[in-house]
Amino acid sequence: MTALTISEAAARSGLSAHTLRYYERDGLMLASVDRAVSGHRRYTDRDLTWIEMITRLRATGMPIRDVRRYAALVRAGDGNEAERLELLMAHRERVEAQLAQVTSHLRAIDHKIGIYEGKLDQTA
Amino acid sequence: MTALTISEAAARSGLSAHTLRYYERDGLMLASVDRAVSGHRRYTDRDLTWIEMITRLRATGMPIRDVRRYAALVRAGDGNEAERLELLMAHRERVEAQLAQVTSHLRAIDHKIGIYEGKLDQTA
DNA sequence: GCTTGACTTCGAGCCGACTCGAAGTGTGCA
DNA sequence: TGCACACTTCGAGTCGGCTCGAAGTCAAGC
Repeated sequence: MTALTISEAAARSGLSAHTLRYYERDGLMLASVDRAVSGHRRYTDRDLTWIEMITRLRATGMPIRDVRRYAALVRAGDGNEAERLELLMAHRERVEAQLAQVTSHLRAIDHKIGIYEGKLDQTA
Repeated sequence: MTALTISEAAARSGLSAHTLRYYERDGLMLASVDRAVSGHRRYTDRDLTWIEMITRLRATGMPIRDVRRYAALVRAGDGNEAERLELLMAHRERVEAQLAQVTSHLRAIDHKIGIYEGKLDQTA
């Protein structure tokens, strides 16, 4: 339960302090982050774990509004697991389709690279 | 050498006519698209092939400015193949890194999905 | 010849996701 | 006690990539 300052949380999460505040005010956190008496934010392990989840969702292309929806479900507590599952599974499908598409485009680009390599081999 | 109107080119490429015009004015095409006497654009097979390449680069996350750089190299003609190769290979590296990252995040999300499935199995 | 709808240019608007800056308050150390 | 620097809120600014709309021209069918 080490409570981190925002800059420490930023360092650990790889996000900027600006972004952490932005995520919070945009409703992406499970609850408002704790405050020291001074009003400064104090991030708990639970916060960091959740931020990691946000990061995974964002890094796989989930829009902020969907992360917010997911956060709202988790915040609402037990009873909506089916809905959360649905959201995550729909996301997985999209990511997998996306991966397949990118991979196929990459293969075509690789083919092009092969052509340039062949050309340069001849002239070199 | 069927010369297509912009809406036909849009339909074939999957881009909007707006986007095709935008790409052209932003310097992404190899040359200005041919015009009918009326001033209307006429897309050749060569244009469509190039648009397909743009689409591959964009779909794999290459920024517009890099596509523009690549287009400029191709436009410049023979002699800069090494530079084109370098650009494409750098892009490939980034895309592969990105794919690996997304895949790993996706595995973590999958794990979460598994947990929800387990929970719902019990209660169902 | 007339109408309907596609085309043109141009600049402006929009959207998502940050990113920044101002103005003020708090903290830790010499 | 004074200093430097981290933190706060708030709204505004930025950036990339389109997306749209106005105002005007052109083409194809009746």
